[in-house]
Amino acid sequence: MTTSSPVRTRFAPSPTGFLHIGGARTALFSWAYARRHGGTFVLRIEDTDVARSTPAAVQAILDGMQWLGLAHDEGPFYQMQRMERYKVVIQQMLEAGTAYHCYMSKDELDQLRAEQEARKEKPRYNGLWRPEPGKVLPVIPPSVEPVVRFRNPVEGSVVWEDQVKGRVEFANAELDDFIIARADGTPTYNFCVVVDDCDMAITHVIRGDDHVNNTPRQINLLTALGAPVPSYAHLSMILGDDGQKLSKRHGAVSVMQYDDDGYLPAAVLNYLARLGWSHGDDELFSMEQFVAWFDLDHITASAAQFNTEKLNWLNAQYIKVADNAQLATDVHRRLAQRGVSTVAGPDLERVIGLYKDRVSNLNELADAVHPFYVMAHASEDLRAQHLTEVARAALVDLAQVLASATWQATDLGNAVKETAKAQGLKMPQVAIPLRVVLLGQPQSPAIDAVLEVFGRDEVLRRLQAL
RNA sequence: GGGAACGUAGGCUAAUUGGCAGGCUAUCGGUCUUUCAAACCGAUGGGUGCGGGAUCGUACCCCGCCGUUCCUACCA
Repeated sequence: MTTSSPVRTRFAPSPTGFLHIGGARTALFSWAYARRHGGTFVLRIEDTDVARSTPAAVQAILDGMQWLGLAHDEGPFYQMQRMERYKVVIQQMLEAGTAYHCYMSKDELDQLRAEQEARKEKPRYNGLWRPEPGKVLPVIPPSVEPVVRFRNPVEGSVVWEDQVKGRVEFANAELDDFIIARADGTPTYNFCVVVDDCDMAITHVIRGDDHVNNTPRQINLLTALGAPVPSYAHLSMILGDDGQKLSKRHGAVSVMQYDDDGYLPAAVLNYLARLGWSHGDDELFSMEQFVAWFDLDHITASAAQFNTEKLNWLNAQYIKVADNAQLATDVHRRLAQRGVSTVAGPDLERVIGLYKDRVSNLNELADAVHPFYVMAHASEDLRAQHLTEVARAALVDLAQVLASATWQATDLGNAVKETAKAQGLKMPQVAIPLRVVLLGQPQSPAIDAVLEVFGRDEVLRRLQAL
């Protein structure tokens, strides 16, 4: 591809499940590369596997992309809607002699493979129906619908400069004449990818490591079609937290699960950006900064293990600086799911302000805020430990002082301090029982701030229920 | 079996490309505080998968092993 062509990248998931973390990173890198170069990001749904593709999975992928904020410029294109185009190209290839009909049945093919494996050979199509000058092809069997095979070069090798892995070379002898159209006429993956990448003028193919082995086939196909070969960047895989590979059975979860788990999309994106790519020692950066910095040169070739601990830290950093009103919208939703209403209680944004730099996800934030809206009940253990006779007496005194105190943090703090002093107690000896009564737990942000946000009525009400 | 890749502290990674192995996270400790966090400061942890080779000198080049992954479908 000439360097002067405008950059066009694509994300091409197959809709057989949700958008998981590996797909999300591939999408992020493709998106960022297009943005970085003022190019175009195309979304393409590879749904030619009719048996496994579902509309629900398409929707799940679109939802995931939307949650992450990775907007496509073109598409989504659906391969199933491009069947006519594929058939035209297959016909052209048959006429040009770069593809041919193969009448070997599935059973015969299976048998061939079994024999090859028994001889410890690489299982591959033997070229029985491949036309050669002077070769007499077998008689066409009456009951077999043919597949169409690509006439792959038999000599030489395919070489490309992978943007992540460097020079990769495959001998054509390792490749066989793969099927580009099934017996029922539907085209297969490698063929559709090539036609689409060509038609959509994709300049940079950024995708998972698992496609490295498809690349020489696709390059040969592109060459046979006389199409330009795009630049390839193959991203290594993401392993689970335990170092095991991710699979549907093990660790692979939808990106939407991160929403449920209280992660901000910005934090997830920042984390993914840093998983396999680096910009010196920079860890915390905005998407604007990422786009300005992103390049293919600094992508790591090795597989990366997902680390939830670091994601938690990043998420905490993002929550800390997030807008209170935005956090309130989210926390409100989470509380509503628990059947908790915030209308009667203190201002949610102010309560969030007390906790946003103390939590690492939005569920923790909702947990922290929860007792401000629902009367908290400390466990018997906590009550026994903190609400001693002495402490109760102090709290009764405090309630009297608070009934007429100026409702302002420093004054409230002084009120607690002086009550303690009058009882011959240290401040924590009053402040901690007070926390247990107000919030049901012995730890909280500064007690004066908690009192101020709660408001006089609610504080006195809860002290009354002591 | 054949082919293609990948191995830097528990995890993510950096190293001006052959010249002092650095950062983040986690863990531990300290400071601050009104409790718990957060924040800040400090510490533990690697000699770069293992073994050879070339070089004055290698994380980086070469060879061999080991380990992990991917492909070897009428899946994508």
